[in-house]
Amino acid sequence: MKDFLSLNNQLCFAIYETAGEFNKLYTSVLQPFGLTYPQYLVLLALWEKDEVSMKELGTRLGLGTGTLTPMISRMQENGWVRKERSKEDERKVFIYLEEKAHRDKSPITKRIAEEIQLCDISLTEYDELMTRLNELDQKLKDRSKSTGA
Amino acid sequence: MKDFLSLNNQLCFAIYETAGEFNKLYTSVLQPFGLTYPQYLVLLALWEKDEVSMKELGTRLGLGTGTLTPMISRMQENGWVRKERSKEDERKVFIYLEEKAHRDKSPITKRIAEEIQLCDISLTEYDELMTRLNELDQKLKDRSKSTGA
DNA sequence: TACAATCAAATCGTACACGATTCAAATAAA
DNA sequence: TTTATTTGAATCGTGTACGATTTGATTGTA
Repeated sequence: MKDFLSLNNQLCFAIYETAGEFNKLYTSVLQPFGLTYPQYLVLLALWEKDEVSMKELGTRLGLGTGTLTPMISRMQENGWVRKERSKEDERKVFIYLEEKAHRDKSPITKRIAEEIQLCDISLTEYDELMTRLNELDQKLKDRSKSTGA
Repeated sequence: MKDFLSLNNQLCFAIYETAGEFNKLYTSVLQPFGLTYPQYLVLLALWEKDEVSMKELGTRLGLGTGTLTPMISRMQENGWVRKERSKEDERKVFIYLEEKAHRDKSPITKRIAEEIQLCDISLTEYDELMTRLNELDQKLKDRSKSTGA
């Protein structure tokens, strides 16, 4: 039990730090494009699937309305996306990618790919890490479901 | 190259999400104690080694003065720590744990341990994840050193 | 139809997190 | 010594991030 606790302290710290480093790496690449890291994650989601509601976007990113609303507004001001209220259900607001987002996709991803290659991460490392992280993420979410409900 | 990019997108997203889930789990436990997750990480660092300067604390947590100064001030207002300017070098400010931080250490860690056990994480999982995360963290840091310098 | 419950966004208040700037103290150089 | 540089904190502005509350639209039910 004591071992688990101290392991966990190390783990939560390692995740905290690595997330921070990732943030810094992406920030340095994205800054020239006038994008922040979380904003890039939004584009990533929208490049996968365009025309989604705030609700769906929030679910996919694990973000609430308090975070997303002002962030999307900023992205709209900067010409990345467009907000439009649904005609069928006026409660819903859909997000659409703007030209700029399509145009800049290639140069942005190219710059990121360049930067990532400097880190010299192997395919096995990616695989291993993602599998483990997703496992952990799932367990954390299961727990909150069982205790929170 | 294309594979690496899409793998990396998945990875940065997985870390982003898992970090968020960890944050939520700890927040739910720490809230009753009047602590935030980053504040707990500060206590964790100080329980390891007390009487450190802002500078050293920032280095250990990977946080800058712009984050740390207001955070420590809040923790001082709430009675967790005390700030004191060094006599030898008046530029330095040392942080000291207060009684409350010592007193609450045991109940806090106990509650966290309880919550973690619900997630059912194995020793191998901890080990594997931490090793991989630290490897990655190191590579990210090496890169920023070589490009930034 | 009418009214309650529900749902989607927006808003508000608090707390990180970072880069850039400022300021005082300490150290190095002239 | 006097000046120049460096160093450690604090401050400022911008941008997440979250829970709680509010507002307006929709749906369910009497």
